[in-house]
Amino acid sequence: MSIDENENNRLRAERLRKLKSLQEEGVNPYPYAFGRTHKAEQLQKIYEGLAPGEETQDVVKVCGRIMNERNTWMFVDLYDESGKIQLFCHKENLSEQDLKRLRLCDKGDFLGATGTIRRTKQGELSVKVNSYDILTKSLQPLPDSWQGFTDVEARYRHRYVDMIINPEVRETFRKRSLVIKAIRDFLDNRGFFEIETPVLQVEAGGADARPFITHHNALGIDLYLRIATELHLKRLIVGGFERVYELGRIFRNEGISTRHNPEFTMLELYAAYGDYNELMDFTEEMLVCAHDAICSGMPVVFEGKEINFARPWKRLRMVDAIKGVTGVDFTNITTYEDAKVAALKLGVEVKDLENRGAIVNEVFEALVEHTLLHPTFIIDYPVEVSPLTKAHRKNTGEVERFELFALGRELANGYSELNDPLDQRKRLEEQARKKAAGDLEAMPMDQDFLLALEYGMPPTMGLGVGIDRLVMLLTNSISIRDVIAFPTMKPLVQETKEGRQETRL
RNA sequence: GGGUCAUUAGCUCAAUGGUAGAGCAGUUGCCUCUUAAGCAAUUGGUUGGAGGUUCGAAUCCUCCAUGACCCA
Repeated sequence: MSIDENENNRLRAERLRKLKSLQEEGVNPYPYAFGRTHKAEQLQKIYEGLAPGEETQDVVKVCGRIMNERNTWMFVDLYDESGKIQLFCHKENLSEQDLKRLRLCDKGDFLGATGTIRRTKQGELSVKVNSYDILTKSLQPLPDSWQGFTDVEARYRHRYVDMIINPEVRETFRKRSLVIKAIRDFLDNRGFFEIETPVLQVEAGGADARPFITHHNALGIDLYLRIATELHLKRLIVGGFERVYELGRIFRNEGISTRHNPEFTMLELYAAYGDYNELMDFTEEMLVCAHDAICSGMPVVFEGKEINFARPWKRLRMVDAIKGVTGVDFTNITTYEDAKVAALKLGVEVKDLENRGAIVNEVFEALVEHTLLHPTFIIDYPVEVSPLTKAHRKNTGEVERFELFALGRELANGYSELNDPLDQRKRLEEQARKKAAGDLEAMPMDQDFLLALEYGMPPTMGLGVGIDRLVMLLTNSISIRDVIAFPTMKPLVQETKEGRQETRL
């Protein structure tokens, strides 16, 4: 609907009529401020012991959004961020003009009220209103609060309405904020510095993913939005920082699903002088801390399934995890051809995979990943799928890498970082070869990163955590869109007579 | 990319080829210590868009748009 069409909307027209009436009476429907004395929740707490029918002479000022009205505006449910407080508007305390003017309000308007505290006979704590101010006139009708607002598309497109009507939505984003704060506090308390690295990059490296491309006019060059922060955070370790992290937005030009949004939030941290064994302990501690921030002492229950967060978490070699589920032991399958045969026998498609390690990884993803309900570290990945990870100290063909799974989903990815500059160069050359051969997700050569490694990066452990997926797990959210306030949506377009496309709401 | 389903009033939903409806919201009035307040009356629609079949289409067909779920 465009604004013009909306002029004809009768519900909006009704509100515009009321707005005009208020203005004609000299009332400013959009004043500048209101001096509140208490939030709703505070009052509920302070007057918890007040018996039904009792009242006090305590004068308070409250404000919030009108969500319901009963008995021709005698009772008004006012909601602020903390909760609900009822207003009691009786003719004993308000002039006839004030009572009449109150009827120019609508559900959705913001109101400030001054009055005394009384608990009604029915037991509802109320502010007995002596005077009120209209703080904002709302022109749009709210969805029915009893039937709810359930249209998924409309909820995402107009998230603010979703938040007004569905309180649990606001609660999810409050929890998200607390999780992120807990993680930052955890890291800050352990000597980490958060350093911001470039979003716009000449080469998008550090992960296997297709980047977004954009253009810098003054330089006349294309730039990519980052798909990871890894290569720059490692440069900081080279530069002398020993503990760094960045918790920020990552962009990947891939499909949209219940688990993928083109922009999402990732934590990456790097700490010098540690390896992946130490990093697993660290990861457990940090995520338990994040969990405690919003559901301390409570088990995580996701769709009826209880997730056991108790430490220590299971650590399982990838080949052993595959053996456990399928009975096939890939330690004895050393050639590409044999691996291909074994995978096909298990019903796993391998047609685009060009080496043994990629096949092992594919078998794991296809058959094992979804079975990992409780937090589990899968360790010791094939070298071919881990171009930035240090070779395993004992096992040939493997690297010192883990991924953390819970509820069948990848939550985190960590490793002993590859700091041998010559080995790293070889690995990136292999990636460049794949890219040249048409693999859109292969990493580009980042010569400056290789140069940095040649100056020397100390032994380092590094971790990436998908914050959105973590919040999904901790808030029992089925879709990533439920934990991203404004998820990416296809714009609605409308063909016009001229063949032009026009955005509508 | 493929499959299945969906899109009707501000919201939640009916109407299976034969006059587009209900509840809530809105408006008007009554009532005045209510909790989804109640009672009465009443307004509100290009049935997502474009074509087609038919005497007749929300309904059947084709295409398009958007979304949800499943699959890759």
